[in-house]
Amino acid sequence: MKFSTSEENYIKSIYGLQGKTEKVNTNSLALHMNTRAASVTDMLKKLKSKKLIEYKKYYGFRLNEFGNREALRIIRRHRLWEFFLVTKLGMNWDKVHPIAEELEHVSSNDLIKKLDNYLGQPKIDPHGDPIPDEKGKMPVLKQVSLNNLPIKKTGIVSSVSSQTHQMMEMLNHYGIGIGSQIKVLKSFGFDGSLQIKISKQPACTISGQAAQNIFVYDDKEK
Amino acid sequence: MKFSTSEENYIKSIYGLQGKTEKVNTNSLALHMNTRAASVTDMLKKLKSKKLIEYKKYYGFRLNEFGNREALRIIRRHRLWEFFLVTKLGMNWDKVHPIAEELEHVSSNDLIKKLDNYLGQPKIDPHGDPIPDEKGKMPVLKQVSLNNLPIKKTGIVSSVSSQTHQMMEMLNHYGIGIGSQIKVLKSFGFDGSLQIKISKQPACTISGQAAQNIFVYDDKEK
DNA sequence: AAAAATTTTTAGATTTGTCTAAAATAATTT
DNA sequence: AAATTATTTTAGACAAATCTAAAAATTTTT
Repeated sequence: MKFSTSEENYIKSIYGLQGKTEKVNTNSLALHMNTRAASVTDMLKKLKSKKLIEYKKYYGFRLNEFGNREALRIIRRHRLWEFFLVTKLGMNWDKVHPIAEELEHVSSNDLIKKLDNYLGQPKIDPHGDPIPDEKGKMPVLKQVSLNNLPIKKTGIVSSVSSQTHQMMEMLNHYGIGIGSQIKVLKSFGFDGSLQIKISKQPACTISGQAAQNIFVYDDKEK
Repeated sequence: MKFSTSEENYIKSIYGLQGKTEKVNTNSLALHMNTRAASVTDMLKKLKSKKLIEYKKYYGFRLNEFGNREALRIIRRHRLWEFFLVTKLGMNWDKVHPIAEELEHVSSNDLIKKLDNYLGQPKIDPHGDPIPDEKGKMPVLKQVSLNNLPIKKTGIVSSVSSQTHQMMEMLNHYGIGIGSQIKVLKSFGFDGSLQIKISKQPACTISGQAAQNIFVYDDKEK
């Protein structure tokens, strides 16, 4: 079954908002999608008629099995394209999102399969988010950039998105490498800089920009 | 300036239909785009208001300077994506057209510039058509359709004008692809059909209609 | 140069996705 | 539990892109 760009965007957003069992409500989706509640209601009717969601008037909604599967297909496309843009075209990881938003709606299964192969079946996108596989399975392991790691929670450095000489120089200076245990002691809202602690090293401070480029596994998650 | 997918498709089709100086007419564009004359007229008004075409009611239309530039940008995107799909993803050259039709509307200049670099600034797409450069310049190639190739002179298949499924099926059957060495052994005046020889293949006969749609480089030319 | 045929445009309808304003329903406060 | 507030839905409108049927303009034929 094929869906319009607009339908796909709704599916994706509902997926993003719905937790494990909770219902999503109209206003929060409208807010998230930068549209009006009335427009959301209109689309919900449509998604319901296409059997993608469970929806009871005034009582919220959520994707059903079929809807979830569709959402994962869209997310897969989005993240594969992001991976392509960063690793093959050399785009900056913080610039690729809006372009992937467009590319994700190109809906040839064969294209995505071949793209996936070409990229070496990556498991994690440049923002550290897992890429669902062909069957919609998504690795539970969740990477977050260091500035998204909750304060005082230990993570394991898993990747860095920028591999410039300057970046490497700085990482070496602080003794940060793949596999390092790392913890955020304090976050300065003013400029996004972080005070961090790496095991067996003294505490130090890094910029928000640096933190954005360092990814860690949130290790208590599973 | 940004254009809708639909506008871009019209621009592209007008470009394809207009010769050096001729005007395009409503019905032929409708036919080419598989739509109705009334729809074409509606869009012409819009393209005129956006200053892309010269258009006098009942007397035909054509792209102006600005419209041509836009058309070449779209064609450039299309052909770069085709090149990518074939050379990087390993897709069959006769399958890539519909996918490139979607990808060509993703409109980030930076994306196209980086894609072009990544591909090594190719000059010719997998169907043998030239790829306009960033400034809209397109190499002029001396192509002749197969029925204009002198008897017994070897040519190199450079492009096919019809990219329908049926056409592709036939080309595959005869083992004709872009880059194939080809020679006309005999021409039958009665129906325009040709007996041809492709290197490493037995001689065979194709219709005049097919020959008209196959273009070759006249290889003594360069 | 009329009549006939063809081509193009207009008029009005339809679909998709959106919106505002008002009405209906649910949740919260008093 | 009544009143107030917040949320959600409906009603009706609009823009983009398309369509059919009819009218208008042009071209061809006689």
